[in-house]
Amino acid sequence: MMLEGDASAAGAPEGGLGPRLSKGYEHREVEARWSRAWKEGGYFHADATDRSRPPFSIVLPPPNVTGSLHLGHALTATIQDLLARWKRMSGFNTLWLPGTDHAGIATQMIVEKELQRTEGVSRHDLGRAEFLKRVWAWKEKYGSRIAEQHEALGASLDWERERFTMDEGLSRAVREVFVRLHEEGLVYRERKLINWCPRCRTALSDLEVTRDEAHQGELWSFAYQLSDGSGEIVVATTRPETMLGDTAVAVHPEDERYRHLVGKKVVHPLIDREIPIVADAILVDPAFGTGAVKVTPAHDFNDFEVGKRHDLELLTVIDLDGTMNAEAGPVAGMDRFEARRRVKELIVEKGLDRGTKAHVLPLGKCQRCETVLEPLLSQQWFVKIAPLAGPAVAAVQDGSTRFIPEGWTNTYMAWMRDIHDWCISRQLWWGHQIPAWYCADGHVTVDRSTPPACSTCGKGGLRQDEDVLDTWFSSALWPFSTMGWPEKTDTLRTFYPTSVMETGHDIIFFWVARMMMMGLHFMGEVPFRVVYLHPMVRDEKGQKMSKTKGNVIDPLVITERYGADALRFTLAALTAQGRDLKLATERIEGYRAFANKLWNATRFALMNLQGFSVGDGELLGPAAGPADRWILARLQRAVNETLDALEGYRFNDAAAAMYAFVWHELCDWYIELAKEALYGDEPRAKRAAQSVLTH
RNA sequence: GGGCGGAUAGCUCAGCGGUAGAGCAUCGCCCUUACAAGGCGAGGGUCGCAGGUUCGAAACCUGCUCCGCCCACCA
Repeated sequence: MMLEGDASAAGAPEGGLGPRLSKGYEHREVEARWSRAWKEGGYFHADATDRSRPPFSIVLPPPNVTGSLHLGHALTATIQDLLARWKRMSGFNTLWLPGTDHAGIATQMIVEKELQRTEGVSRHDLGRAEFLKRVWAWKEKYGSRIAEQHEALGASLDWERERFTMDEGLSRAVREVFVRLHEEGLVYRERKLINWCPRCRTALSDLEVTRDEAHQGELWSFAYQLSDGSGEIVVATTRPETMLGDTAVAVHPEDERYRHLVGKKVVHPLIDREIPIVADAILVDPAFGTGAVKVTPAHDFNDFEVGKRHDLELLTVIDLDGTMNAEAGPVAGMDRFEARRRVKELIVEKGLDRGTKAHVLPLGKCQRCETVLEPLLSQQWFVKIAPLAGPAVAAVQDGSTRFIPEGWTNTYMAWMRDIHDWCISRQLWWGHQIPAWYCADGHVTVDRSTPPACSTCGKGGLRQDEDVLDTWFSSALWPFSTMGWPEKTDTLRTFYPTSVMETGHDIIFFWVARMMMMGLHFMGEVPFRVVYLHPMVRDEKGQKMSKTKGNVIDPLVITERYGADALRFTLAALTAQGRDLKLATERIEGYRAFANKLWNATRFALMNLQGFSVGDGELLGPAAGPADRWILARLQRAVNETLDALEGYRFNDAAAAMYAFVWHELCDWYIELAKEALYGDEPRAKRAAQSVLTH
């Protein structure tokens, strides 16, 4: 870790007393000095043309430009820095590439909020071009903080290669990928049911939906009268407001209660419309509710499928802003939740209420703003994912990419095998605008740069698609887009595939899986050999840190108080495989003491090296005593243990091995024993001890 | 409904088949020339519960109880 460099270089004795070390380890002064020295020296720049040494490469998972680093980032930086320094010192041509992510929706929302607060204007007031100018300005202002924070953490990144997901090169890579996938039929545009956030006003992918189990809802039973007057059928629903969009009632084909009704029609309770009763074995569970289900193909994913099977009409009754539209008859114009209450009242008034019971229903919420999502029919861009997932599964199966801890392999496999098409368009302004243009006749032209005319009809006056791509679309290209793709660069030749992808297990699907698919598809080779998934950093109570909970710890507050070494050593020491990490400040204090201990051991050594020069001391000369031999043997053992642990990604074991050696063997025993020789009259014994200390 | 992880000293955690460990906290004694962010020493655990395998189990197997997480279209 940083200390090794500090100690040796701070006092390299050239036949005399080195610079005097302070009595205690002053982390603020020392860490700042070294950070500066590293930067000025440019020691961490990787030479892509150097093929004489084996390569080792890591791309830093790009933090969002939206803000400052949290402890998860500190852990990432610590582990990656540890790997990078270890490999660099072991003779590898090492690249550790930094960068940041534009984080589409998150950044846009922050800037919008900021504009509202400071200038009282919305993005629509400013217009797209002006708004984007503001976001860029914001990015310039805050994006650099990420780099400063990494420097404060002692990260040995190659800053000359820093990238941003929306810089020119990466934007070009994004367009290239989009166009190629479109040419291959793997990107398509279609009107279908998607997850819509009425507050963010954008479509989302399945992954951006969080399930809220705790929601206490109610299951209502409503009677639908048969149009021939022969009775009624009772359906159960948790979402009464969508009944305005009902285009069928479904029952199970084997259900004796309803079999005779299949094919008949019912009168819609609130609107002058007749809808059919259909039999559907997939949708309907006869044991649930009443065994009869209302079908709303335009507002429910299951119902959408039923609609396809039975060729039902798609009737949209909820608008993009979450209010009921004109089709919604008696509740038109109402907010969807208000409409729910009103529908119930109307049903009761008409005497069609057949009971209510409490029911826990899972709610799909927007990951970003917690708003209850609405499944809506919408025209969006999608990635056809199955053809990409196949090779990504195979590559893990055959060991081309290995997960550590390996338990995550199953998680990855399970998701990949049951993967759905990826909705990639977002109704935002901040991001990569989709490279698709439309002519007046509605033909689509997809191209790398603005086309002069429609590729179908040749008309000019094209208008570019206003939507942008999902942030993760560009992230998926990160391992090769940052290295210059689609150009064939030396960097790609030397450093792709990367050696290790080190990130949190919470983004296996969002990021790791997608990098696998894109890497394999466009580079013909996995993006990384190993995926090391680090644990989540939680607070001392074991809760996930989040801004809303207010329990986020700023790593810089810790480095300021205890030092980056203490924080880094703590994080490494607590990073055991397969277990989340609860950060207790007592541990950090303990490792700060360790940093101090190591500092003072070094100080002791320097104070006792007068008159001794490195060159002329032969290790373990004739005067070497048992203590000298012992400590060197122990050192060797500690080094081996540490290296073994690092090879196996057991960072806690590596930390423990170093800690035990330095404190309990070197300091507690050897230094105490060596005092006898150092302070004694026997010069040869003294020399022996001195040579051991320099070692 | 599936899947995964955890339950070991007051606290945070290692250990994962061979006499219970670390750090912090607690208590006692030491401010003698590397370090009081220190030294020496002490106390403290029937290793979640119940069975089983074994000469031997905290560790392996089975079941259970609590926590936590992920995935899933039960209206």
